[in-house]
Amino acid sequence: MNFSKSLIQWFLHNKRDLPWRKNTYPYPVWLSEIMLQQTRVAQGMPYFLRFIEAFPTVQDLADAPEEKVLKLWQGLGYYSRARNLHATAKEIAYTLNGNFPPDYKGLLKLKGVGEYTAAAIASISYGEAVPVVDGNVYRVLARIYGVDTDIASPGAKKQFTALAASLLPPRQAADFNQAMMEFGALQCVPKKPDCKACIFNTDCVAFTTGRVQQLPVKLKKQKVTNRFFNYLVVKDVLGNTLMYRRDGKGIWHGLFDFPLVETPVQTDDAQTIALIKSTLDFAPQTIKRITDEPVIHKLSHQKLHIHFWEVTTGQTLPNGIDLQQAMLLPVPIVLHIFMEKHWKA
DNA sequence: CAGACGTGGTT
DNA sequence: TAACCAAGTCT
Repeated sequence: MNFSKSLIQWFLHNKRDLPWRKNTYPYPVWLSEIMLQQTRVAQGMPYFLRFIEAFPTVQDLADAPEEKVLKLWQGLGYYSRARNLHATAKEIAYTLNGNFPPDYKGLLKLKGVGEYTAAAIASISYGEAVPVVDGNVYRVLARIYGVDTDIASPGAKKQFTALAASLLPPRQAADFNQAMMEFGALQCVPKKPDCKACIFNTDCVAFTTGRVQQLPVKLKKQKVTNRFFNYLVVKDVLGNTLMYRRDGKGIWHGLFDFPLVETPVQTDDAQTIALIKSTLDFAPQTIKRITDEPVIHKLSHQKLHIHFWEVTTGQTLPNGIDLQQAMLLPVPIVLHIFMEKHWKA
């Protein structure tokens, strides 16, 4: 069978009409590829449209304050993508004279651009013959060629990249790469693919040997740690509240949140209140738990048990900010939901 | 290099 | 419903 030829033919008949496919300029391609990392098309699409509208060119993105970029990114997750996106826009606008690096090797040097994204931009925008290897490619190749290498193992990427490279028609890199991903997204889906309707079902090793559900092999299981958060929703005499920018290495770097009291285990109200009091650098008037049950917020690797506490004070807090002002800050989605529910007039 | 890093949809 | 997973990258 001529896998590549059939695949590209399938793609040309089945490709979706997506907003980042209107042209092949590096800017929209790069933007969409960053947004779609570990993210579904349906989830990323509205963000792409808003970004293109707010920042029609790399220059516009470079000139924006980081806070505005993060605010527009709010809710999409993996916020380092947004920070790296902004840093790279500046790099391109101010150091590279507004031009993206002209090849895979150069693109790979950009912040937030790894092997996958560099190959995607290089092939789609420049026609460079470099294979993309993403979750779709692992799945499609593992099934059709019956590759049972654990895709989470160290050597898997190299092996699948080599296989993809051997299949890639040098002059049709853009179509081939997008075809692999589109085929994985639409036909060769993770759960219960409709193999009866698949053009490769007579050749697919997984299908012909009854191993579609077993491939690709992924052994590593992700462990989730529980954390117990108490967010202090402060209200001073002016009705102002307190919010701080998170930095360091942990979750939500660059976003803002309320003063946080974290405990290593679940604590009762008396304990928690005592702890809250000891952390405050102002005199509280009242401390009241707002949430009856903890809000459960699940991240890919953490399960957050969050209580919100209203803390009032008779003082005027020097760094207090207006609630409407606070709502303009980029925040984790769980805080956004809280503010929408409790602060919306 | 194994683990950290979000959110939402699906099973 | 807990687990999986979705166009990965960084450290």
